[in-house]
Amino acid sequence: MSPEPNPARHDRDSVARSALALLDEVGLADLSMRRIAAGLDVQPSALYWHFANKQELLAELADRITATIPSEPTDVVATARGIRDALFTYRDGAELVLSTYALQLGSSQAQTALADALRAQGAADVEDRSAAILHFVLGHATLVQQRMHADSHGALPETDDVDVTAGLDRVFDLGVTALAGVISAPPTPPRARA
Amino acid sequence: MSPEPNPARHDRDSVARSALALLDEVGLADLSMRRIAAGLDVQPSALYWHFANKQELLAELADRITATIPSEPTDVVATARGIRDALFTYRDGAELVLSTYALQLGSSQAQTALADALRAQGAADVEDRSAAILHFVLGHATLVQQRMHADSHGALPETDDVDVTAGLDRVFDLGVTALAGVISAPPTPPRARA
DNA sequence: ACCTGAACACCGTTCAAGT
DNA sequence: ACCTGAACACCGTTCAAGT
Repeated sequence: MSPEPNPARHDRDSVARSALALLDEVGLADLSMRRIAAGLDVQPSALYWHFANKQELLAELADRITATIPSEPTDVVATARGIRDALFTYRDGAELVLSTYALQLGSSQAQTALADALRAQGAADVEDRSAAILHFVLGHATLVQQRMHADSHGALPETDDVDVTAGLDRVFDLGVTALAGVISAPPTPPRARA
Repeated sequence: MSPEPNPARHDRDSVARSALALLDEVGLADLSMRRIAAGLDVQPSALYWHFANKQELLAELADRITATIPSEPTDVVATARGIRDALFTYRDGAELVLSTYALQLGSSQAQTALADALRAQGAADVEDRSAAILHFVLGHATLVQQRMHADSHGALPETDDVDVTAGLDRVFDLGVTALAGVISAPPTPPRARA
Protein backbone atom coordinates (compact mmCIF):
# COMPACT_ATOMS: atom_id res chain seq x y z
CA MET A 1 0.00 0.00 0.00
CA SER A 2 2.91 2.37 0.57
CA PRO A 3 3.61 4.52 -2.49
CA GLU A 4 6.60 2.63 -3.80
CA PRO A 5 9.48 4.67 -5.16
CA ASN A 6 9.09 4.72 -8.91
CA PRO A 7 11.82 2.63 -10.57
CA ALA A 8 11.05 4.13 -13.98
CA ARG A 9 14.15 5.67 -15.50
CA HIS A 10 13.92 7.70 -18.64
CA ASP A 11 16.14 9.08 -21.35
CA ARG A 12 15.86 11.90 -23.83
CA ASP A 13 13.90 9.76 -26.23
CA SER A 14 11.27 8.53 -23.80
CA VAL A 15 10.72 12.05 -22.47
CA ALA A 16 10.30 13.43 -25.98
CA ARG A 17 7.92 10.65 -27.00
CA SER A 18 5.75 11.16 -23.94
CA ALA A 19 5.72 14.93 -24.45
CA LEU A 20 4.69 14.49 -28.08
CA ALA A 21 1.78 12.28 -27.09
CA LEU A 22 0.75 14.80 -24.45
CA LEU A 23 0.94 17.62 -26.99
CA ASP A 24 -1.58 15.78 -29.12
CA GLU A 25 -3.92 15.37 -26.14
CA VAL A 26 -3.85 18.81 -24.53
CA GLY A 27 -2.41 21.20 -27.11
CA LEU A 28 0.57 23.53 -26.99
CA ALA A 29 -0.91 26.01 -24.52
CA ASP A 30 -1.41 23.32 -21.87
CA LEU A 31 1.84 21.47 -22.48
CA SER A 32 3.67 22.34 -19.27
CA MET A 33 6.84 20.82 -17.88
CA ARG A 34 4.86 19.79 -14.82
CA ARG A 35 2.25 17.97 -16.92
CA ILE A 36 4.93 16.20 -18.92
CA ALA A 37 6.61 15.16 -15.69
CA ALA A 38 3.33 13.88 -14.28
CA GLY A 39 2.80 11.79 -17.39
CA LEU A 40 6.16 10.14 -16.74
CA ASP A 41 5.50 9.64 -13.00
CA VAL A 42 8.41 11.84 -12.19
CA GLN A 43 9.08 15.16 -10.47
CA PRO A 44 9.27 18.24 -12.73
CA SER A 45 12.89 18.81 -11.87
CA ALA A 46 13.78 15.40 -13.33
CA LEU A 47 13.13 16.74 -16.82
CA TYR A 48 16.07 19.11 -16.48
CA TRP A 49 18.44 16.18 -16.47
CA HIS A 50 17.39 15.43 -20.07
CA PHE A 51 16.73 18.92 -21.43
CA ALA A 52 18.32 22.21 -20.46
CA ASN A 53 14.97 24.01 -20.51
CA LYS A 54 11.49 23.94 -22.02
CA GLN A 55 12.56 25.64 -25.22
CA GLU A 56 15.07 22.88 -25.93
CA LEU A 57 12.37 20.26 -25.36
CA LEU A 58 9.98 22.06 -27.71
CA ALA A 59 12.71 22.27 -30.35
CA GLU A 60 13.17 18.51 -30.10
CA LEU A 61 9.44 18.00 -30.61
CA ALA A 62 9.50 20.29 -33.65
CA ASP A 63 12.42 18.29 -35.06
CA ARG A 64 10.53 15.05 -34.61
CA ILE A 65 7.47 16.45 -36.37
CA THR A 66 9.45 17.74 -39.34
CA ALA A 67 11.53 14.55 -39.50
CA THR A 68 8.46 12.74 -40.87
CA ILE A 69 8.44 14.90 -44.00
CA PRO A 70 8.95 12.59 -47.00
CA SER A 71 12.15 13.31 -48.91
CA GLU A 72 11.67 11.18 -52.00
CA PRO A 73 11.82 13.40 -55.06
CA THR A 74 8.40 14.40 -56.37
CA ASP A 75 6.79 17.51 -57.72
CA VAL A 76 6.48 20.72 -55.73
CA VAL A 77 2.80 20.35 -54.89
CA ALA A 78 3.25 16.85 -53.49
CA THR A 79 6.25 17.99 -51.46
CA ALA A 80 4.29 20.91 -50.01
CA ARG A 81 1.41 18.58 -49.14
CA GLY A 82 3.85 16.28 -47.40
CA ILE A 83 5.10 19.18 -45.28
CA ARG A 84 1.57 20.30 -44.44
CA ASP A 85 0.48 16.80 -43.51
CA ALA A 86 3.51 16.33 -41.27
CA LEU A 87 2.53 19.54 -39.45
CA PHE A 88 -1.03 18.23 -39.15
CA THR A 89 0.10 14.95 -37.58
CA TYR A 90 0.11 16.43 -34.08
CA ARG A 91 -2.20 18.98 -32.52
CA ASP A 92 -0.72 22.50 -32.83
CA GLY A 93 2.14 21.01 -34.85
CA ALA A 94 2.24 23.92 -37.28
CA GLU A 95 2.32 26.54 -34.54
CA LEU A 96 5.05 24.66 -32.70
CA VAL A 97 7.25 24.36 -35.77
CA LEU A 98 6.59 27.96 -36.80
CA SER A 99 7.58 29.34 -33.41
CA THR A 100 10.66 27.12 -33.18
CA TYR A 101 11.96 27.39 -36.70
CA ALA A 102 13.19 30.95 -37.09
CA LEU A 103 16.65 30.04 -35.89
CA GLN A 104 17.39 27.52 -38.62
CA LEU A 105 15.22 28.56 -41.51
CA GLY A 106 17.62 28.22 -44.41
CA SER A 107 18.98 24.85 -43.40
CA SER A 108 15.64 23.15 -42.80
CA GLN A 109 14.93 19.81 -44.37
CA ALA A 110 11.57 21.05 -45.55
CA GLN A 111 13.08 23.85 -47.60
CA THR A 112 15.69 21.53 -49.07
CA ALA A 113 13.00 19.15 -50.26
CA LEU A 114 11.08 22.02 -51.84
CA ALA A 115 14.21 23.36 -53.51
CA ASP A 116 14.97 19.94 -55.00
CA ALA A 117 11.46 19.66 -56.41
CA LEU A 118 11.68 23.18 -57.85
CA ARG A 119 15.00 22.47 -59.51
CA ALA A 120 13.63 19.24 -60.99
CA GLN A 121 10.93 21.20 -62.74
CA GLY A 122 13.34 23.85 -63.95
CA ALA A 123 12.07 26.77 -61.85
CA ALA A 124 13.99 30.01 -61.47
CA ASP A 125 14.91 31.65 -58.14
CA VAL A 126 14.91 28.27 -56.41
CA GLU A 127 16.18 29.55 -53.05
CA ASP A 128 13.74 32.43 -52.73
CA ARG A 129 10.87 30.39 -54.12
CA SER A 130 11.38 27.48 -51.70
CA ALA A 131 11.52 29.93 -48.79
CA ALA A 132 8.31 31.60 -49.94
CA ILE A 133 6.50 28.27 -50.25
CA LEU A 134 7.66 27.24 -46.79
CA HIS A 135 6.48 30.53 -45.28
CA PHE A 136 3.12 30.11 -46.97
CA VAL A 137 2.70 26.51 -45.83
CA LEU A 138 3.60 27.38 -42.24
CA GLY A 139 1.25 30.37 -42.11
CA HIS A 140 -1.57 28.50 -43.80
CA ALA A 141 -1.23 25.35 -41.71
CA THR A 142 -1.07 27.34 -38.47
CA LEU A 143 -4.26 29.22 -39.28
CA VAL A 144 -6.09 26.10 -40.45
CA GLN A 145 -5.08 24.12 -37.39
CA GLN A 146 -6.19 26.91 -35.05
CA ARG A 147 -9.50 27.17 -36.83
CA MET A 148 -10.02 23.44 -36.60
CA HIS A 149 -9.46 23.55 -32.87
CA ALA A 150 -11.73 26.57 -32.38
CA ASP A 151 -14.38 24.87 -34.50
CA SER A 152 -14.37 21.72 -32.42
CA HIS A 153 -14.99 23.82 -29.31
CA GLY A 154 -17.83 25.77 -30.88
CA ALA A 155 -16.04 29.02 -30.12
CA LEU A 156 -16.30 30.91 -33.37
CA PRO A 157 -18.86 33.04 -35.21
CA GLU A 158 -21.57 31.41 -37.31
CA THR A 159 -20.66 30.72 -40.92
CA ASP A 160 -22.95 30.14 -43.88
CA ASP A 161 -20.12 28.41 -45.70
CA VAL A 162 -20.95 24.94 -46.99
CA ASP A 163 -17.60 23.38 -46.19
CA VAL A 164 -14.80 25.45 -44.73
CA THR A 165 -12.21 22.73 -45.09
CA ALA A 166 -12.77 22.36 -48.82
CA GLY A 167 -12.26 26.10 -49.24
CA LEU A 168 -9.03 25.98 -47.31
CA ASP A 169 -7.79 23.11 -49.46
CA ARG A 170 -8.43 25.18 -52.55
CA VAL A 171 -6.48 28.06 -51.00
CA PHE A 172 -3.57 25.74 -50.26
CA ASP A 173 -3.39 24.33 -53.78
CA LEU A 174 -3.76 27.73 -55.40
CA GLY A 175 -1.02 29.15 -53.17
CA VAL A 176 1.50 26.40 -53.76
CA THR A 177 0.98 26.19 -57.51
CA ALA A 178 1.19 29.96 -57.90
CA LEU A 179 4.39 30.12 -55.86
CA ALA A 180 5.88 27.18 -57.74
CA GLY A 181 5.06 28.69 -61.10
CA VAL A 182 3.51 25.48 -62.43
CA ILE A 183 0.10 24.20 -63.53
CA SER A 184 -1.77 22.39 -60.76
CA ALA A 185 -2.05 18.63 -60.31
CA PRO A 186 -5.46 17.24 -59.22
CA PRO A 187 -5.95 17.97 -55.47
CA THR A 188 -5.80 15.28 -52.80
CA PRO A 189 -7.72 15.65 -49.49
CA PRO A 190 -5.38 15.88 -46.46
CA ARG A 191 -5.68 13.85 -43.30
CA ALA A 192 -6.01 16.76 -40.90
CA ARG A 193 -6.57 16.86 -37.16
CA ALA A 194 -7.67 19.62 -34.77
CA MET B 1 5.61 59.72 2.67
CA SER B 2 2.73 57.31 3.04
CA PRO B 3 1.95 55.47 -0.22
CA GLU B 4 -1.05 57.48 -1.27
CA PRO B 5 -3.97 55.60 -2.75
CA ASN B 6 -3.65 55.87 -6.48
CA PRO B 7 -6.42 58.06 -7.89
CA ALA B 8 -5.70 56.89 -11.43
CA ARG B 9 -8.82 55.50 -13.05
CA HIS B 10 -8.65 53.75 -16.33
CA ASP B 11 -10.93 52.62 -19.11
CA ARG B 12 -10.69 50.03 -21.85
CA ASP B 13 -8.78 52.39 -24.09
CA SER B 14 -6.08 53.40 -21.62
CA VAL B 15 -5.52 49.79 -20.61
CA ALA B 16 -5.14 48.71 -24.25
CA ARG B 17 -2.78 51.58 -25.04
CA SER B 18 -0.57 50.79 -22.07
CA ALA B 19 -0.55 47.10 -22.92
CA LEU B 20 0.42 47.86 -26.52
CA ALA B 21 3.35 49.97 -25.37
CA LEU B 22 4.43 47.22 -23.00
CA LEU B 23 4.19 44.65 -25.78
CA ASP B 24 6.67 46.69 -27.77
CA GLU B 25 9.05 46.83 -24.81
CA VAL B 26 9.03 43.26 -23.52
CA GLY B 27 7.55 41.09 -26.29
CA LEU B 28 4.56 38.78 -26.33
CA ALA B 29 6.09 36.07 -24.12
CA ASP B 30 6.64 38.51 -21.25
CA LEU B 31 3.37 40.40 -21.63
CA SER B 32 1.60 39.25 -18.47
CA MET B 33 -1.54 40.63 -16.90
CA ARG B 34 0.49 41.38 -13.80
CA ARG B 35 3.05 43.38 -15.77
CA ILE B 36 0.34 45.32 -17.56
CA ALA B 37 -1.28 46.08 -14.22
CA ALA B 38 2.03 47.22 -12.74
CA GLY B 39 2.50 49.59 -15.67
CA LEU B 40 -0.84 51.16 -14.80
CA ASP B 41 -0.10 51.32 -11.05
CA VAL B 42 -3.01 49.05 -10.39
CA GLN B 43 -3.65 45.59 -8.97
CA PRO B 44 -3.88 42.72 -11.50
CA SER B 45 -7.49 42.08 -10.63
CA ALA B 46 -8.39 45.60 -11.75
CA LEU B 47 -7.81 44.59 -15.38
CA TYR B 48 -10.76 42.20 -15.20
CA TRP B 49 -13.13 45.10 -14.88
CA HIS B 50 -12.15 46.19 -18.41
CA PHE B 51 -11.50 42.83 -20.09
CA ALA B 52 -13.07 39.47 -19.38
CA ASN B 53 -9.72 37.69 -19.68
CA LYS B 54 -6.27 37.88 -21.22
CA GLN B 55 -7.40 36.49 -24.56
CA GLU B 56 -9.91 39.30 -24.96
CA LEU B 57 -7.21 41.86 -24.20
CA LEU B 58 -4.85 40.28 -26.74
CA ALA B 59 -7.63 40.30 -29.35
CA GLU B 60 -8.10 44.02 -28.75
CA LEU B 61 -4.36 44.58 -29.28
CA ALA B 62 -4.48 42.58 -32.51
CA ASP B 63 -7.42 44.67 -33.67
CA ARG B 64 -5.52 47.87 -32.97
CA ILE B 65 -2.49 46.66 -34.90
CA THR B 66 -4.51 45.64 -37.95
CA ALA B 67 -6.58 48.82 -37.78
CA THR B 68 -3.56 50.76 -39.03
CA ILE B 69 -3.57 48.88 -42.36
CA PRO B 70 -4.11 51.47 -45.12
CA SER B 71 -7.35 50.91 -47.02
CA GLU B 72 -6.90 53.32 -49.93
CA PRO B 73 -7.08 51.40 -53.17
CA THR B 74 -3.68 50.53 -54.64
CA ASP B 75 -2.08 47.55 -56.29
CA VAL B 76 -1.76 44.18 -54.59
CA VAL B 77 1.94 44.46 -53.79
CA ALA B 78 1.51 47.82 -52.07
CA THR B 79 -1.46 46.48 -50.10
CA ALA B 80 0.52 43.45 -48.96
CA ARG B 81 3.41 45.69 -47.92
CA GLY B 82 0.98 47.82 -45.95
CA ILE B 83 -0.24 44.75 -44.08
CA ARG B 84 3.30 43.55 -43.38
CA ASP B 85 4.40 46.98 -42.16
CA ALA B 86 1.41 47.21 -39.84
CA LEU B 87 2.42 43.86 -38.33
CA PHE B 88 5.98 45.15 -37.98
CA THR B 89 4.88 48.28 -36.09
CA TYR B 90 4.92 46.48 -32.75
CA ARG B 91 7.24 43.80 -31.46
CA ASP B 92 5.75 40.32 -32.08
CA GLY B 93 2.87 41.98 -33.89
CA ALA B 94 2.73 39.29 -36.58
CA GLU B 95 2.70 36.44 -34.08
CA LEU B 96 0.00 38.15 -32.05
CA VAL B 97 -2.25 38.72 -35.05
CA LEU B 98 -1.61 35.23 -36.40
CA SER B 99 -2.54 33.55 -33.14
CA THR B 100 -5.61 35.75 -32.64
CA TYR B 101 -6.95 35.80 -36.16
CA ALA B 102 -8.19 32.31 -36.85
CA LEU B 103 -11.65 33.07 -35.52
CA GLN B 104 -12.42 35.83 -38.01
CA LEU B 105 -10.33 35.05 -41.03
CA GLY B 106 -12.76 35.66 -43.85
CA SER B 107 -14.10 38.92 -42.53
CA SER B 108 -10.74 40.55 -41.83
CA GLN B 109 -10.04 44.02 -43.09
CA ALA B 110 -6.71 42.90 -44.43
CA GLN B 111 -8.25 40.29 -46.70
CA THR B 112 -10.87 42.73 -47.91
CA ALA B 113 -8.20 45.23 -48.93
CA LEU B 114 -6.29 42.50 -50.79
CA ALA B 115 -9.45 41.32 -52.53
CA ASP B 116 -10.23 44.87 -53.68
CA ALA B 117 -6.74 45.27 -55.13
CA LEU B 118 -6.97 41.90 -56.88
CA ARG B 119 -10.32 42.76 -58.42
CA ALA B 120 -8.98 46.11 -59.62
CA GLN B 121 -6.28 44.32 -61.57
CA GLY B 122 -8.71 41.78 -62.98
CA ALA B 123 -7.43 38.69 -61.18
CA ALA B 124 -9.35 35.42 -61.07
CA ASP B 125 -10.22 33.50 -57.88
CA VAL B 126 -10.19 36.69 -55.85
CA GLU B 127 -11.42 35.12 -52.59
CA ASP B 128 -8.96 32.22 -52.57
CA ARG B 129 -6.12 34.38 -53.81
CA SER B 130 -6.59 37.04 -51.14
CA ALA B 131 -6.69 34.36 -48.46
CA ALA B 132 -3.50 32.79 -49.79
CA ILE B 133 -1.70 36.13 -49.83
CA LEU B 134 -2.81 36.85 -46.28
CA HIS B 135 -1.60 33.45 -45.08
CA PHE B 136 1.73 34.01 -46.79
CA VAL B 137 2.16 37.50 -45.32
CA LEU B 138 1.31 36.30 -41.81
CA GLY B 139 3.67 33.32 -41.99
CA HIS B 140 6.46 35.33 -43.54
CA ALA B 141 6.16 38.28 -41.17
CA THR B 142 6.03 36.01 -38.12
CA LEU B 143 9.21 34.21 -39.15
CA VAL B 144 11.02 37.43 -40.05
CA GLN B 145 10.06 39.11 -36.82
CA GLN B 146 11.20 36.13 -34.76
CA ARG B 147 14.49 36.04 -36.62
CA MET B 148 14.99 39.76 -36.04
CA HIS B 149 14.50 39.29 -32.33
CA ALA B 150 16.78 36.25 -32.17
CA ASP B 151 19.41 38.15 -34.15
CA SER B 152 19.41 41.09 -31.79
CA HIS B 153 20.08 38.73 -28.90
CA GLY B 154 22.90 36.93 -30.69
CA ALA B 155 21.11 33.63 -30.19
CA LEU B 156 21.34 32.02 -33.60
CA PRO B 157 23.85 30.07 -35.69
CA GLU B 158 26.54 31.88 -37.69
CA THR B 159 25.60 32.89 -41.19
CA ASP B 160 27.83 33.76 -44.12
CA ASP B 161 24.98 35.63 -45.72
CA VAL B 162 25.77 39.20 -46.71
CA ASP B 163 22.44 40.69 -45.69
CA VAL B 164 19.67 38.47 -44.39
CA THR B 165 17.06 41.21 -44.45
CA ALA B 166 17.59 41.92 -48.14
CA GLY B 167 17.07 38.24 -48.91
CA LEU B 168 13.87 38.17 -46.94
CA ASP B 169 12.60 41.23 -48.79
CA ARG B 170 13.20 39.44 -52.07
CA VAL B 171 11.27 36.44 -50.75
CA PHE B 172 8.37 38.67 -49.76
CA ASP B 173 8.14 40.40 -53.15
CA LEU B 174 8.49 37.15 -55.06
CA GLY B 175 5.79 35.55 -52.94
CA VAL B 176 3.26 38.33 -53.23
CA THR B 177 3.73 38.89 -56.94
CA ALA B 178 3.51 35.16 -57.68
CA LEU B 179 0.34 34.81 -55.61
CA ALA B 180 -1.18 37.90 -57.21
CA GLY B 181 -0.42 36.68 -60.71
CA VAL B 182 1.14 40.00 -61.75
CA ILE B 183 4.55 41.35 -62.79
CA SER B 184 6.48 42.92 -59.92
CA ALA B 185 6.76 46.62 -59.14
CA PRO B 186 10.18 47.89 -57.97
CA PRO B 187 10.72 46.86 -54.31
CA THR B 188 10.60 49.30 -51.39
CA PRO B 189 12.53 48.62 -48.17
CA PRO B 190 10.26 48.15 -45.13
CA ARG B 191 10.63 49.85 -41.78
CA ALA B 192 10.97 46.76 -39.68
CA ARG B 193 11.54 46.28 -35.97
CA ALA B 194 12.65 43.35 -33.83
C1' DA C 1 -17.79 52.88 -12.06
C1' DC C 2 -13.55 51.23 -10.86
C1' DC C 3 -10.31 49.38 -7.66
C1' DT C 4 -8.08 46.63 -3.52
C1' DG C 5 -6.78 42.45 -0.92
C1' DA C 6 -6.58 37.99 -0.43
C1' DA C 7 -6.80 33.71 -2.08
C1' DC C 8 -6.59 29.51 -5.47
C1' DA C 9 -4.49 26.65 -8.64
C1' DC C 10 -1.09 26.82 -11.32
C1' DC C 11 3.83 27.98 -13.94
C1' DG C 12 9.53 27.29 -15.23
C1' DT C 13 13.77 26.67 -13.04
C1' DT C 14 17.60 25.76 -9.60
C1' DC C 15 20.09 23.00 -6.56
C1' DA C 16 21.44 20.22 -2.85
C1' DA C 17 20.81 15.65 -1.74
C1' DG C 18 19.65 10.92 -2.49
C1' DT C 19 20.29 6.04 -5.08
C1' DA D 1 23.14 8.15 -14.46
C1' DC D 2 18.92 9.70 -13.05
C1' DC D 3 15.74 11.25 -9.64
C1' DT D 4 13.59 13.64 -5.22
C1' DG D 5 12.36 17.56 -2.21
C1' DA D 6 12.18 21.97 -1.32
C1' DA D 7 12.37 26.38 -2.58
C1' DC D 8 12.09 30.85 -5.57
C1' DA D 9 9.93 34.00 -8.44
C1' DC D 10 6.50 34.06 -11.08
C1' DC D 11 1.51 33.15 -13.69
C1' DG D 12 -4.21 33.95 -14.81
C1' DT D 13 -8.40 34.37 -12.50
C1' DT D 14 -12.16 34.93 -8.91
C1' DC D 15 -14.60 37.40 -5.60
C1' DA D 16 -15.91 39.82 -1.61
C1' DA D 17 -15.24 44.28 -0.11
C1' DG D 18 -14.09 49.05 -0.46
C1' DT D 19 -14.75 54.15 -2.56
